[in-house]
Amino acid sequence: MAENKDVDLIFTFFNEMNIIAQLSSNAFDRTLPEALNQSQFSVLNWFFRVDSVATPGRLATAFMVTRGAMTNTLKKLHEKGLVEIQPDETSGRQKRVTITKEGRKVRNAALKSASPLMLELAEHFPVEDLEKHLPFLQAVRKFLDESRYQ
Amino acid sequence: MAENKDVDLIFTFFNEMNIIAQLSSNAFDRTLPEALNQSQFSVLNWFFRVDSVATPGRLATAFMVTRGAMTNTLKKLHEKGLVEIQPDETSGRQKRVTITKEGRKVRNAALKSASPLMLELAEHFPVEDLEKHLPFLQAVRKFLDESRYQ
DNA sequence: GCAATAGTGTTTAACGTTAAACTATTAATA
DNA sequence: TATTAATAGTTTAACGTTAAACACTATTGC
Repeated sequence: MAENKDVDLIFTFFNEMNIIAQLSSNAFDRTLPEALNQSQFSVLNWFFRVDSVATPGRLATAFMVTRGAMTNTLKKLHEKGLVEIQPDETSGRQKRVTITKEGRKVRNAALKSASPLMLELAEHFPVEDLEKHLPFLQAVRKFLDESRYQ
Repeated sequence: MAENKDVDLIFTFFNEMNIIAQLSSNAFDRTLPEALNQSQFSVLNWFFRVDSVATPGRLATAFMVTRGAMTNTLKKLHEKGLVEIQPDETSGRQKRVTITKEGRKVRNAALKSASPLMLELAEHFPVEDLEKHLPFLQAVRKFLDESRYQ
């Protein structure tokens, strides 16, 4: 049976996560060029990390946002010419999203402008430390992901 | 000098934080009673954890939101009779915020309805594990807090 | 084949947030 | 003491998000 202090500890733990997420997001946001917010960067980056083509729904799932939110993000990216959105020839209800040449350029530039932050973080938190704690974090994430509370 | 893979690891680490923060916030949100969102609960809980009286500005700082956001949160809590907001007799530009009896009740009820989630988490993630990783997280938080990137 | 069901993407209203402009009050300083 | 600065809280517009309603397309089961 969990004690009161255990519950306190869990609160503290997740609170710490929340604060770190908020601070690091803000920090990263500030490094991004004017015309790009974090959601938009993440989508551009996805095309480097994961696949060269996507549907809006797949991206929404990947980033755990509603399809409506992804519609909005993709519209912004498309207006700036950073992604291409085409009808899918094999399915009338899906669309086919790809990154453009300009999109690749902008993503690379964004990564570059974020590198001072990355370097500073890498200096203060050695790879070994991160590697030590990462598995536990991934386990927590996995549990939340799979639990009925997700 | 940080390598490319180091930067990747940092990305992964903070990404994991973000996802955990998002999932755990959503999970906790779902346990809250209709009439209370997470910001509002956090303010009520603050009066149990930290102090029995506050100014709006102190709360805004504590939760790292703008004063405008805190104005909004306190307005909602006040409309529901969960906090009292009075002029400060010693300073005309500050206000004095306290939790009401009803506010205490609602906070306790919210905590109670969240306890199944807490218990389940406590079962899956033993206290010792959390205690093992917490100091590192706190160090990361402290760095972000103090760095110019905050 | 047809109707019912499920899946995909968009639109809308509502919400909480930020940044900036604003009002009012207090503190600093010349 | 009068003027200027800084501080506290509120208001406003804009933004990104969610949830729900919607339109369209594909699949399933009879």
